[in-house]
Amino acid sequence: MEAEHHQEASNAIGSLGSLYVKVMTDEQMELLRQQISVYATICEQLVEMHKAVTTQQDLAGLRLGNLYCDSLMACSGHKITARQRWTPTPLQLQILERIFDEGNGTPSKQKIKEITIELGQHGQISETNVYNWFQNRRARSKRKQLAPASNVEPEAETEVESPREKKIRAENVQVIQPFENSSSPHRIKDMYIHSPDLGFEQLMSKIEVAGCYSSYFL
Amino acid sequence: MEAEHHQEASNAIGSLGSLYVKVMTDEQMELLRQQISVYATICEQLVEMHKAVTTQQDLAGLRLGNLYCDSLMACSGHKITARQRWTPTPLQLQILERIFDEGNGTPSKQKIKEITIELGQHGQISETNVYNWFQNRRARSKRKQLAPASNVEPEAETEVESPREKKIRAENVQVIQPFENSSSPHRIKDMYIHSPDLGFEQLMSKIEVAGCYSSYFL
DNA sequence: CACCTATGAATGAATG
DNA sequence: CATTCATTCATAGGTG
Repeated sequence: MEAEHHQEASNAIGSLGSLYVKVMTDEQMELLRQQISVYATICEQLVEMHKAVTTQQDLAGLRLGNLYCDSLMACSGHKITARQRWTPTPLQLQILERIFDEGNGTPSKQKIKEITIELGQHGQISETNVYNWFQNRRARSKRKQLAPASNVEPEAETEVESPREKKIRAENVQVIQPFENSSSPHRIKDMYIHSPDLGFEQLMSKIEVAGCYSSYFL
Repeated sequence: MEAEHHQEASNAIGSLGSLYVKVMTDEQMELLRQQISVYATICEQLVEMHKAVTTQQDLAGLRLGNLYCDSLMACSGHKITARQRWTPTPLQLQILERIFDEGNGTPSKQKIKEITIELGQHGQISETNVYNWFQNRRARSKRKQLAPASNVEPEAETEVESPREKKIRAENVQVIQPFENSSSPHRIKDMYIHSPDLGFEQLMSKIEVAGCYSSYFL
């Protein structure tokens, strides 16, 4: 049980430089691509359906997790307050990410205000939140290049060392996938926009198909 | 029946060789795996939520919650993909502890780099790992001092640095934790029980993440 | 297997 | 901006 380590791979890949590589055939790659695409579409549509269904029956404020503290929370007896610190809703996050991707820099004071107002449509938020978010976002996206694994594995690994002991991190991915203006999330949107009214049953069947494919990878 | 990990895929390099292959780093591979898994899970849950919403209107949350897990999860057979996280080897841990005790309360960037290189001799590690370790180490070592509130321990012994002695009283934890149950394989089930809408938000955030990653492949 | 704890990692906010 | 803190999430591993 030994693993083939290809040292020269680091040069080929460049600064990313991982010594371990996985190999996929075009076939597998295509399959993957299909599957992800299917899932992405399904998820988006399901979300829309869910929204549509829930919107008609619930009142705006209910969405906040205030209701859940009824049974389970009551007995334990700690505070009912939600979170102390702000947490962006998915929708807010999406908008923020978009702005960040195109914004190219630190949003001005005025920008912040606008953004805050816009995001206010989707949940409680303050300018400080937005400000902090951009601060952190920028700082952390910058720290991505700092960890190109030092896989100079010596033969010292005598035990049943398995290469799976790897770190995976979003920052690393961003290196290979600098989604700037080009690889925007618009693709996904477009996808489900183009297929307007899929029946629920159709979605279900697609899920089955997708699940079938994915079983290989899971 | 065991979940097949593809950790040995690197072996394939030798045999498949250099014909036409797609090369992925472990990070990419793992990311992919995660993403697919996320989508799969999201889809299932969304479907269930949809069903619940369209079917219910009668506080059947609890009942449904249990039902989902039993049927769907068991049926599909895949779990939320585990993210593989770095685990320090005993040797690394020993070194880290030593450095920590040495009083270098400030593991500056440069230090981190050095430490990482040193630890790299004993196993896979990245600067981020080291960084996180010190962050956590410091934070929890501090919290430990504040924790013994309910602990009427007469033996005013010097605080122990032993990594096996890091127990925190359940009472204290309760105070800190708002409503979240600690993590467990039943996370999904609990989510439903607590609040379907909360679950929805979490799903949304996951979708956003997944979608973001997948944009590269679509 | 179910449950729990220790701990790696993510992130909003604070500080310099 | 760069760093650090505080809190929370999520998982590996241990135990009954």
